[in-house]
Amino acid sequence: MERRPTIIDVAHKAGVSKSTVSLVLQNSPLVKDETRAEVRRAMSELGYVYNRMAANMRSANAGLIGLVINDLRNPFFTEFAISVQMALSARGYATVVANTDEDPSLQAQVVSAIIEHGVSALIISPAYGDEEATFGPLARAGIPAIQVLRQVVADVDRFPFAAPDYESGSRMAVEHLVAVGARRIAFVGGLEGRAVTQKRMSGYLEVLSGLGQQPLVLSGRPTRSFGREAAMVLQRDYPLVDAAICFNDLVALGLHSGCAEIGRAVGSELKIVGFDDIEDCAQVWPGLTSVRCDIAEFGHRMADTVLAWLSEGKPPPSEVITPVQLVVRASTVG
Amino acid sequence: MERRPTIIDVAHKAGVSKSTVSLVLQNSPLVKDETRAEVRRAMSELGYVYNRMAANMRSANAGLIGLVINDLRNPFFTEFAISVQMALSARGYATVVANTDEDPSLQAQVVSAIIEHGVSALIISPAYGDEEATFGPLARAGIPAIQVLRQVVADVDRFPFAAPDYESGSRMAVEHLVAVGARRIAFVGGLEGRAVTQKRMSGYLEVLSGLGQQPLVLSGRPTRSFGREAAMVLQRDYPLVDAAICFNDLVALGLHSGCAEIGRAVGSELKIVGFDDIEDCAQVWPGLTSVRCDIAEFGHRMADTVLAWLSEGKPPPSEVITPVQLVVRASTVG
DNA sequence: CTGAAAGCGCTTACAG
DNA sequence: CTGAAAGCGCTTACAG
Repeated sequence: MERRPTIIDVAHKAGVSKSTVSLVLQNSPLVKDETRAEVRRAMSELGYVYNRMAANMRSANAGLIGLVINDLRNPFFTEFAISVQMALSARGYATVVANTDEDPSLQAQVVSAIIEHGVSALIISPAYGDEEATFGPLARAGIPAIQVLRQVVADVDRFPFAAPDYESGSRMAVEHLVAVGARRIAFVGGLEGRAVTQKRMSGYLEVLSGLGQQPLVLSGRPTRSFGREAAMVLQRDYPLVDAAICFNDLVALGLHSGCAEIGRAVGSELKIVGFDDIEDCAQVWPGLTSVRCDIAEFGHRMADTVLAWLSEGKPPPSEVITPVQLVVRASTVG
Repeated sequence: MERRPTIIDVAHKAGVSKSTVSLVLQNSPLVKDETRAEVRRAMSELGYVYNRMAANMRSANAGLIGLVINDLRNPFFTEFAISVQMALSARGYATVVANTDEDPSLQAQVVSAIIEHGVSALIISPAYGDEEATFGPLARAGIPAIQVLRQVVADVDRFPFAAPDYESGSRMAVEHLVAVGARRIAFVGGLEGRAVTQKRMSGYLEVLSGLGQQPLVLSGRPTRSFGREAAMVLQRDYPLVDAAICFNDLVALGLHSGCAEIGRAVGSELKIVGFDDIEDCAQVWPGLTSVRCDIAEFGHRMADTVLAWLSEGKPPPSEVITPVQLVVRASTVG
């Protein structure tokens, strides 16, 4: 592990000045082809590796983007993070990621650390709580940042917001359940009071009020185990409920398992629709109807958005809502 | 977005030299408490943020670790990556991650990019193929790197290897199946010829040969959909098979769904054991018996290992194999 | 306990 | 088309 060669070493070896080497590095057209070839040869002979951090000290762009996610274990967020990372990578950017586990103070801490590392921009799917501790430092550091999937700060001019159209998804799902003959529909999962929960529930409340029905909401954590418990609760306490729209696919898959456990037929006895359309929806049996957010596409789009902000120097639209669609499977038409 | 304040600005404001500010930044005991307080006050008034890249140019440690994963969508690897990232974060390190999607050329590309960003070390769960393109540059750049979960290069002194004890896991799983009365056991999933597949199959082959039985191997991709198809294949072509050990949990969960689909009772008609013990195993019904690798703990350990390498300057043991245990659920005793 | 100076590996005007 | 010089924001001996 010796000292890594620098452009000076390359310059010596190639018999040029370090400025010339630098120009070659940047593919400047100013350099004669012959010289360029000479320099490149010297680089590969020395095993030269470019030092971006040094370069970054003079110019602006570090080529590093921060990605902070509230719950990376949830496949929906995992897929989002991967699609962002891979899109950034394809455009020559590296990604610093951090999972915050829905903990605002951990989030504040990792965001500061990421700022110190000199990221050019940040994409954050934020935790709820103590927004100032996270967004204050970002604002002071002047780092372009977009909040995705959840809006936690109001100033969308400074921190633009983007998410799939949860409201429409919710409405489509419930209308579908009504259309396939559901008489009594419950909403299962989602923590009370959160903006996401309200959006994903909005279509449900709207359609039910149009029908003159009372809503039935079983609030709870967005997890498989909550969904599984909900299967028991529904059967025991609300036997008339014949359909459920779930806060997300994890809850729906849990409900699906729970039904298997108590021997209730998914599709005929209980219709289930999930939200997000993660990969498992197509793999379980019966297949799970779900609201597809096309999160991979959404991730690519966010990567492009943030890079455009960087290159154009002006923020993207302060709010972007992307379309969703309902994917119907056996869990609602079985 | 103005220029960010530097230590010089802080020094002026606090009426000291920039060296003193630097010492405060490093919590040097050389600075008088009074001065330190003055400097800190100036920093917070100016909204100073530490620039690690600049610091890194002089000293060594960038506080950045690279994490490169062959398949981040697989929950087993997701959990590994998250646990590494969070452990590093707790120790003040940021993580740059990249998913390679099992593509060796993409892997070579992201590894070069990550090297350029000046990471202090790298943890890689590598793709198979063209190892030189990835490990050559790492070796030349002199970056400490460990290969985890899969060994693809032979030189474990330069690139230490660590993984859970797949062989024991495999043996325990098969012995368990025999103990609960399985008569004819298949091995399902896993791509032929790969070292991981061989290890995860080794116990199976060993135990079966002890019993004087012929092995039955259904090779295939480590996915839910392959497992699901395997359910049909087993019923149609190998009706005597009454138990299966799967390459990983995804295959096992697919097989589990497939059994639901064709109406074959998991546990009584077909016993299934998975590998990895991802979260879903406990959530499906019937619950899935699996070989627990405790990947979260493994991830923490790898984070510590790489940081120890950095601080001690010498590589960890060239091979570390961590213990696994069998978690028995209804899919084998139902 | 604090300050002045050199240097980390690059890029960027500015000359030539 | 190429070179000499300054500077990015820090740290690190070295004086004092």
